[in-house]
Amino acid sequence: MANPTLRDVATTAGVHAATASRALNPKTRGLVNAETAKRVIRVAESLGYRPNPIARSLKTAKSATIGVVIPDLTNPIFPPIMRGIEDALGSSDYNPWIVNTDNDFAREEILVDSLRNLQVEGLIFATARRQHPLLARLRENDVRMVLVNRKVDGIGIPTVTADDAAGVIAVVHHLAELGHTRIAFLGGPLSTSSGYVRKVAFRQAMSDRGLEYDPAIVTDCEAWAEDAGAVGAARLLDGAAPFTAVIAGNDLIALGVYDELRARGLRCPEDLSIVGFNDMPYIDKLDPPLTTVRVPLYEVGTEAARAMLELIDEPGRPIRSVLLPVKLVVRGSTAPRR
Amino acid sequence: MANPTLRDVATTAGVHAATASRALNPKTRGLVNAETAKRVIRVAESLGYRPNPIARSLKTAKSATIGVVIPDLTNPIFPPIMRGIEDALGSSDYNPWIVNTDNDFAREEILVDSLRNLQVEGLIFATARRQHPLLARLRENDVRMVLVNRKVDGIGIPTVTADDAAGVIAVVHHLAELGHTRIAFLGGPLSTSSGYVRKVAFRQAMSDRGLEYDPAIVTDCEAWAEDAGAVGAARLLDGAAPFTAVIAGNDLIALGVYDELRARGLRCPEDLSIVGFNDMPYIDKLDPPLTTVRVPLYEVGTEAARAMLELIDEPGRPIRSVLLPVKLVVRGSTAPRR
DNA sequence: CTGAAAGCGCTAACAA
DNA sequence: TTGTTAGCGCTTTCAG
Repeated sequence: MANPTLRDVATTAGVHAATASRALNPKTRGLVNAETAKRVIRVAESLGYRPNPIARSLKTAKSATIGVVIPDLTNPIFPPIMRGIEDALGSSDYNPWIVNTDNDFAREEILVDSLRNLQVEGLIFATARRQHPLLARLRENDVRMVLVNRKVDGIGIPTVTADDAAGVIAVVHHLAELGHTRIAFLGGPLSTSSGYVRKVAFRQAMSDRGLEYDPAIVTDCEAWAEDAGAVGAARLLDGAAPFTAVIAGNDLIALGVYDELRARGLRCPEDLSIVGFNDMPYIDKLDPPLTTVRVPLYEVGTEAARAMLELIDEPGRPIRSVLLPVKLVVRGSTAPRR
Repeated sequence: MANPTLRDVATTAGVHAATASRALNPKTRGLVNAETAKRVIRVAESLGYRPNPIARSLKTAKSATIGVVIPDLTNPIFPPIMRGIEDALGSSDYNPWIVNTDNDFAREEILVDSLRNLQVEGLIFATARRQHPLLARLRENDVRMVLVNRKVDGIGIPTVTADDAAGVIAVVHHLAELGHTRIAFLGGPLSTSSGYVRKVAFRQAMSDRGLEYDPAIVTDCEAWAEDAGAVGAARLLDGAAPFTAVIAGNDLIALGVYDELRARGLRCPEDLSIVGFNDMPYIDKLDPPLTTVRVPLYEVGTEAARAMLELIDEPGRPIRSVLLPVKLVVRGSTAPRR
């Protein structure tokens, strides 16, 4: 038989389709005579029966899938996060469903729509902005959501983030210990909470250390990307204000700083110390290896998936967010001030 | 209305559900009075109607999705390929559906099964091995497939690959020009066609250049991965046979060679020239920047998607495979023999 | 414990 | 050009 249906199983087992359905579903198997159930299961196996999830979804309005919305899969931080999500979901009945928005809001709306049409049980977003009408709307419609890396302002959505502030504080401390006092900050977009939080933490950390926060050497990038980082670095270097170290909003931005530095014939760390954020894959192999803040990316994924499963299993539980610890990883891109 | 159905649209537009269906589907709209069609469409919009793809799939046994089976998303070559697939599919009605096998055959079977249950219209595989029972079986069942990067022996499946042999020949030429004669080869798994083809090409290229092919400095890695590369490099370096350059099966393996070299206090390119394959993202930022063969990864993706669309649109067309050109990119990891 | 019957939302014959 | 009817494969009342 090409593709045996439940009906096929039922008839060859000599029972009604409904009984076969009950026998095959572990949750309803108790309603069925143990012998019959065993027989049905055996028949199903011998026929190579595979339940049609589409028919099931149509009936139950569920899908056993979790949508994962990612801004850009080519950003190396996402594969480890995805891996974490997959692994944590592995033991459950759910499968992740990845979509790529390309940082395009319209595309995000379309993709989320189609995901919802496919009856996903929940959505994990890595695309959150501090103001995010789509997420606000979904929240109102009681769509199950978990955010990773970034929060939305003023809406209670469970979020898994790294301790951005602690990371920045550790970085400032490290640079200060090396004797740097003129520390530039080249942050990510302030439209994202991680960009915002890291910048606020920077200012606070500087003042806590008794270092001057000079707005002339603090700027933001348009995007969490290498080219945006290079543009920002150029702006900083073209300015009149001197600095001996720069904290980049993330590793990709730091990469852009490397590029710009090289283009100008400057050297890191001799001319400028550089620090990144995330410790993305292979960033330790750079020339020079990048000093950065390690974010437990895989764990961000596992925690997000776990939070989603909790949301599904225990709807009543209050909304909680998880904050994961980070760790400064000192490598070759930072050196004592000369 | 929470989630209006086709029936809702039909009744408020004063027509039968079937008519509404015809009016809403561009392919059948011609069968409907232009005025009625317009009215139905307007009603659908005002109600915020979104067709339920699950119901549609159940009826049509189609899904408007293409499955993409990837061995390991954390390998940086796949995101660009995915991006290519997405972009090329973008203009069509199809959406890609990514799954990660983790290089696990059992997992691959399960995932492919579920993809097929979801009525995907075709499958793009990046996981092919030269002997691949699953793919052979799918081929027999006339499942639409396109392979990327790797072929299966003896089965006619459309495949998009880079010109592996040409790449290896260019590398050997480059190293020979630099004066290297003792060239080691640290290939990928021979169970994959790319591993096999690159190795065969190496042997041929060496003899074509009049260089000695010494099996003592030719070995294979267990996997296309950094740690496997380090293990292989150790094997080579522990051997008695001398060599001044090594060709790695891909960039990840080359990364492993870097690691092992560093662990032994050796330097690249002073002590050993290293060449990779693929030109994966950020590999140009290494210390030293890796000389490698650029594979047009994005184009691999677009071509694969295009091939899939052709398979769907023109079932009669003979099976064709596409071979994409590669280009040697010389960077700092190769130097004249000293 | 099991069967009958209905229906999830949509599309495709077939009829009118 | 439109409506009627049936059914994709499954689950879930409701009877029995």
